[in-house]
Amino acid sequence: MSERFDTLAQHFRENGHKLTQPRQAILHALLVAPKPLSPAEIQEQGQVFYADLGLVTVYRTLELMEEMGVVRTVHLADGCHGYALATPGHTHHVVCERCHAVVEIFGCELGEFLQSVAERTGYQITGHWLEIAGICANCQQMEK
Amino acid sequence: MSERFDTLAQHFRENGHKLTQPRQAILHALLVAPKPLSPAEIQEQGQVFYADLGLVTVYRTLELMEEMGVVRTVHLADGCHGYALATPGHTHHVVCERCHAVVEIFGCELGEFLQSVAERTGYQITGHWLEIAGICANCQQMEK
DNA sequence: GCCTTAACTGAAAAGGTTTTTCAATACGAG
DNA sequence: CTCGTATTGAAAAACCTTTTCAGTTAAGGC
Ligand SMILES: [Mn+2]
Ligand SMILES: [Mn+2]
Ligand SMILES: [Zn+2]
Ligand SMILES: [Zn+2]
Repeated sequence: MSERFDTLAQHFRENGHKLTQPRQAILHALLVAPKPLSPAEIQEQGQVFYADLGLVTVYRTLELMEEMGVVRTVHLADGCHGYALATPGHTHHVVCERCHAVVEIFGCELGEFLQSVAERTGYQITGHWLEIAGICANCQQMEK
Repeated sequence: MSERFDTLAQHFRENGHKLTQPRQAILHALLVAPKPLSPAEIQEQGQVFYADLGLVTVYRTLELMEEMGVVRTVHLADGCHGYALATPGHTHHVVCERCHAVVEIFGCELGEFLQSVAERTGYQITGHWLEIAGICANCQQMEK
């Protein structure tokens, strides 16, 4: 079990949740995933670790993880959402339009911009949500 | 008919699409909407102008309008998408967490940031998508 | 103004995704 | 180990979106 896994397990216990086999399978699936996964994909990958994993449990566990802040919703253009493990701190994603590879961007240079938005609109800004689309180096190669 | 409506009507004709009553109703609904509407809301509001407006037609018309670039998809946190008329140029939205009032932000100060993202990741950036959450002035009042 | 025809429509059905319900089960505290 | 409760998967319900299809409507040519 990776250190990362233990940290996540900790979160579950600290919040008074059981660390069941289905939940462990979901964690493992997310840990090895190279990109955000849809609930259906999480079930599929999770069944490698726990064969009977049900889709309903995936939804319920993601909801729980979202409450605990250990998973991040990535809003995909086609309406259904992918999920990736949250990394400490605030990050954004760049998603490849072709192969859906995802790179996480650490740090967020939006502070000043958001400040000016607050002034212009009178809104108290509570959060933001940026996703960047592009074409990854690999896919750029292939297009030639 | 507003000037804005005529411009939109123009778009339809220029792209070789008919300007039917259902489509006019959808345009009117979006024109008077104070916030992005879901397809179901567009149907509901549109029926004020054309009683038989079908939901399927709403979906089809939105797809058409997206192709023409006259409507903008607003990705709402709960998975289903709202639509607002596109204003010329690139804009972002600030959405009130309480009442869902929306303010459009003109101009985009992300250029430099995106440039650095391209350099750091090797991705060719093709688009981005920023949504800001906050609490509008009204709702800030009410909370006291 | 009519005709003609392809674009367009709504209803119904199909296809997906997400949520709710419920009886059975597994976790983990004691 | 025992027990009570949180959790589970299956099934059904509830949604949302797309496809199919037969009938209708808009728009251009007369
Ligand atoms: Mn979305
Ligand atoms: Mn921008
Ligand atoms: Zn790629
Ligand atoms: Zn508000």
